[in-house]
Amino acid sequence: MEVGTLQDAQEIKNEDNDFENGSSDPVVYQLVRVEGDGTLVPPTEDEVLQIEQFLDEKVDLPSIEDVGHVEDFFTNDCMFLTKPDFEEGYSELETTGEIHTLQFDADLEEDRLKPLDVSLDLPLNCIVGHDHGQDKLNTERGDSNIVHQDNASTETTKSTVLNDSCSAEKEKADACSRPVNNSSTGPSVSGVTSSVPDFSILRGEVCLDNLTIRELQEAFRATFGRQTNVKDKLWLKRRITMGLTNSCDVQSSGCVVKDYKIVHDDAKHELPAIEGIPKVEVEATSLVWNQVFGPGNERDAPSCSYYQSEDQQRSSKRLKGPSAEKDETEGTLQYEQGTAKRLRKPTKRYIEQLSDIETCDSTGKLSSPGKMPAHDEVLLRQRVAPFEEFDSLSITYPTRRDTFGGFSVHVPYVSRMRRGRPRRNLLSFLDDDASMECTEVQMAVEVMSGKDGEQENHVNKAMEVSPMKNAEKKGGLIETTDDDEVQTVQGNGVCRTDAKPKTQGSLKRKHHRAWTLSEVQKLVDGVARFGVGKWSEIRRLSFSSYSYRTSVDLKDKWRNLIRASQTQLVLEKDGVCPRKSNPSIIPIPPSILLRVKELAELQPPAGNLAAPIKFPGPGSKVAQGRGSGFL
DNA sequence: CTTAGGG
DNA sequence: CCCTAAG
Repeated sequence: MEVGTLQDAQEIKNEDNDFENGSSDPVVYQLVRVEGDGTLVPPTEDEVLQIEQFLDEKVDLPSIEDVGHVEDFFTNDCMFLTKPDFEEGYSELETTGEIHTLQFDADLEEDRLKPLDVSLDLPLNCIVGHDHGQDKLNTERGDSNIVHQDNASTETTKSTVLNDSCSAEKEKADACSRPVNNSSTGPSVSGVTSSVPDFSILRGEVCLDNLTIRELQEAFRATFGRQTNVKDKLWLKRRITMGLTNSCDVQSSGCVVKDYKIVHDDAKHELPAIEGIPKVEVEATSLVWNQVFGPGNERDAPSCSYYQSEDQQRSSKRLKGPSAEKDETEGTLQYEQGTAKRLRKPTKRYIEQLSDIETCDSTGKLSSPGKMPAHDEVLLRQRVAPFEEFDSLSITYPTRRDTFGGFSVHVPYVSRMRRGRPRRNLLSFLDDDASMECTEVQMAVEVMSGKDGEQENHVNKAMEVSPMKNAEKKGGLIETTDDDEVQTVQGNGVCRTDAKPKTQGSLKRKHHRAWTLSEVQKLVDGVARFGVGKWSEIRRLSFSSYSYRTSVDLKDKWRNLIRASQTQLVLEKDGVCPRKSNPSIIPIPPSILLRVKELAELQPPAGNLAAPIKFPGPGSKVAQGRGSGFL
């Protein structure tokens, strides 16, 4: 081990460049422990040894070009690998390029030193961190791309475009305001970046630094849907970041240690092998660190985002820094997180994830379930506590080039989503996402309803219809009409209330509307007039006022009516009074059932059986002639 | 998009 | 109601 000096750092940097160029590249990093106050403390010998071991073990790991610098003010006792130049007294490990676990660029100095730039920091845990669904994926991809470019020696700025994906989120927007790197960039930048919206998020975190406590609290509220009295900026920033990145899990509940351990175990086994990408290594590294130093420090899923940011920076050429890990503040954060998670709206991620997944699937790329599981597991473990976060996890993986897909995690949600109304739903969700936050939920709901079109119709219809129904009811039948109408209204209200459920739910089912007697009557009349199977016509002509009844609904209802008529008839034959048996249930008047039966017999069969009908020529009218009496 | 049919 | 397959 060597102690890095600024000069060393320079050298290292050069080396890094070489590395990028493809030449050999030793990786140099320093191990540092970050104290709660953000100060860096030299690692103990033991720690160093452990790291060394780790490195040795990891020789086969894919090289990671840059790992974030470790600079987290946030972290409490975190060990980081930092560039040598950064600190004079820190021990630094030098590994051969093969290992490349971490590369650091001297350039980072500027960035790294800035505590504020959280985004820059690359948590060792990056892998875990992939919380952002598409964003993350994009980011990662973007990063990777960037990296490649960099390697190619292009320095195109990869500045971050905060705006792209971020627009939806405040934080993101905020992030935009603050450029991560001095040199590199402003918030918006190179075209390259544009392609990768995800970064913006990361940046956003950075931006958070500029926010006042109050603003941070507001952002927090927006992010988690609840208010916070916390005045700790760091905490707030962290939280918000987590919320945005979905990385929260990491912090989650108190048992960070466990998580870490678990995580790192998984990571070790699976991650490294899976991806050759730097990220993987990073994770591995992180894992190692965790093992060595203890879980407490690491935790972040968000790191991924950071990582990305780093990449960007790097790409911009400024960074190269070292990985940094962030720690979350301890208990409080964890505490909050738990809450945050709950509040957090899953939708975005889900959506993103879903979209990502779909993309992947379509691509056919992924699908390596075998691999996937591993990742997922890892993620899960890390995140452990908050299950709700799954999406984030899944997202992360799916996002990955390699096709990580966190199938296991995603699957459930995805399957659900998918099943329902694929595109529409997704879109709607997306919209929701855009809105973000609490409000988002409502928005989402509204959007959903709006999208459905039917729902809107329903509402309107309900309004319109209800009166009619009432009149009908008076007619004598007990119709659920009123109730239905009411339900409809309520349903809408409910939906809004439960943004999430609705959103998801909306996808699944449209509000259930019991068929009123009047509706049944109309249906029967329609069938009599237009014939069985002319559902679209019946719907148009007879159900113009019931927008919520689709042709399919009519068809289904007809089917049920037929069945009912048959059964009912049977029962009657038996001498059982249907009504008595099921008074509460629909009181379908026998008259109607009878009619249904007749129609059913006549029309449909007409075709089939029908030789009889055929003769008559006029099929529709024949109905009356049903008597043709095939029976 | 509309139908049919299975779930 | 939902979902999907067919035309």
